[in-house]
Amino acid sequence: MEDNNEECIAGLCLGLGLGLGSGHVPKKNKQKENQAVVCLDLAFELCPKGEKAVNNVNHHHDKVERISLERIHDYPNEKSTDSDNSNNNGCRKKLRLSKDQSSMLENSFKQHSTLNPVQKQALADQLNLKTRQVEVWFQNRRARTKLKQTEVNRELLKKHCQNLSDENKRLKKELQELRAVKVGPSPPCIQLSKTATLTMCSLCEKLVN
DNA sequence: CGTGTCAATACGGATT
DNA sequence: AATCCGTATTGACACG
Repeated sequence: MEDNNEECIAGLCLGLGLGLGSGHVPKKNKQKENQAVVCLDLAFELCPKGEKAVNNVNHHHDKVERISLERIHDYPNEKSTDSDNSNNNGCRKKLRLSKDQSSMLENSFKQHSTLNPVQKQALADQLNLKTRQVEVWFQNRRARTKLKQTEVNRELLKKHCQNLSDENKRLKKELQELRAVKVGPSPPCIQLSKTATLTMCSLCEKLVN
């Protein structure tokens, strides 16, 4: 949740600006492009550092290479020099980690799912990220791993439950048949043998044979 | 730290 | 082919 209206507006404008200015923008559509510029202008006005949030705008198969907005910079992944201030004027910026960064984080996560401060700092240095970013990445990764595992467990339990239910049904049926045998006409063992899963008691077996 | 959530980005498929 | 739309992914943040 955004903390104040300015952020909301800035966020909306950034989103709108990007939405209009990137993937879905018909290159010819100057009107939309202009809207994008206006939105981004507003966004940057409200949130000057928001520009960092819109790096890497080379995306999408819609083949829009880059918005012609000079204030959108290339993908920096830069470490800010401020004291790990994660909220840049309250603006939530979102970078995409490079493949190398992601895979190194993944590898590191495989080795240990939590990091001590030294490991965190080392990894951050190595990846040219802020320690906060590494920390958040690991938090998210743990949470999502857990979520996936929960989902897997849920499915397993569901299957197990279904198996038990089937087995229960089968046993009930078997019991019913056995009771029928007890009171039913003789010789019942022949009929019983048609029910595939029933096992005959040794006495009955002798009788049949 | 875990959890819930937001929001930017990516992507596949449908539509024009 | 370009565009739109729905959805998935994921980085970031707030809160307890």
